[in-house]
Amino acid sequence: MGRPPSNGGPSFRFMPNEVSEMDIILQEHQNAMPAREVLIALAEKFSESLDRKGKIVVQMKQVWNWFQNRRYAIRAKSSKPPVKLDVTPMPRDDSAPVRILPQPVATVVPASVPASVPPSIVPSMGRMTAENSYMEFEAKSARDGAWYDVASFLSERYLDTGDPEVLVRFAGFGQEEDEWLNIHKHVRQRSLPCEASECVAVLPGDLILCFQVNRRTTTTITTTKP
DNA sequence: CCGTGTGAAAGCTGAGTGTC
DNA sequence: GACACTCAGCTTTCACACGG
Repeated sequence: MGRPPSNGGPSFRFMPNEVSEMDIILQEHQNAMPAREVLIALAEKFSESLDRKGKIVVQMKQVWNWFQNRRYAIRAKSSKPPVKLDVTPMPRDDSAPVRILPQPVATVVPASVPASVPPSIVPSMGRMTAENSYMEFEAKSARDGAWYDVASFLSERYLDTGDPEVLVRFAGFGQEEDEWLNIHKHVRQRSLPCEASECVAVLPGDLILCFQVNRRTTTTITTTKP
C-alpha cells in the first residue's frame, strides 16, 4: 500500500489492470516518460473506469508519480543485473551430443512438441496460435530449477535421443542466461491467474492449479478430462 | 498435533523533496 | 521536467505462544 495522501484521505493504489496498461505504455516509450497528454488521458480513463467512477478521481500527478517510480525502479534494477539463483550450478547440457537443425530463428517450430506447448513457437513474447489466442510460456531453468517467463525462443535442436530442445531467452534476463531446455520437460504454457469473477469460465476438463485454504473450506473444483 | 491469534520484520509502492 | 533518492504506511511473511 502506498503512502496515503497527507490530507487524511483514503490510501490510493493503482489496479493491476491499470498497472499493466501503464507498463505497456512505458515499454512502448522505451522507458521514457510519456507526454503530458498521455498522462492526462490515462488519469481520466482510470477515473472513468467502473471500479473508480464516482469514488476516486485519479490525478494526472498520480499517474506521473507512477511512471517516475517505475522508471527509477527499472533503472535501479538493471544497474545491478538480475540475480538468478546460481548456488549450485547444474551441469549444462551443452556437451550433450546434438544435431543442430538449420532452422531460421524466426520460424522455429519444434516438430514434436508436447500438448502443453502450442504448435507454433515464434521468438516473441506474445504468440498467436492457430486459434488466434494469445499464448505465453514459461520454462524451467536447469540452473536453479525455478520456472521463469519466456521472453523468446531463439533456436531449436534435437538430441541424439530424439528429444527436442529449444534455446530460451528468459524474460528480464540477457543472453548470458540463455539455456537449452527440453521442450517436453521444461517448457510449458504459462499459468494465468484467475480472478474470482472468472471462475464461471472454468469448464469441466480444464486444467487448473488450485490450493486448499484449510481442511474445512476445501476448494471443490473438479477436473474431469474429456 | 492442529488451528488460531499476535507481533515484529521485511517488502512494496505511492508521495514528497532536493538537485540539475 | 527528469532524476535520484527518501519517507511513510499498508501488506505479507514468519515465528511464536496459546488453547482445545
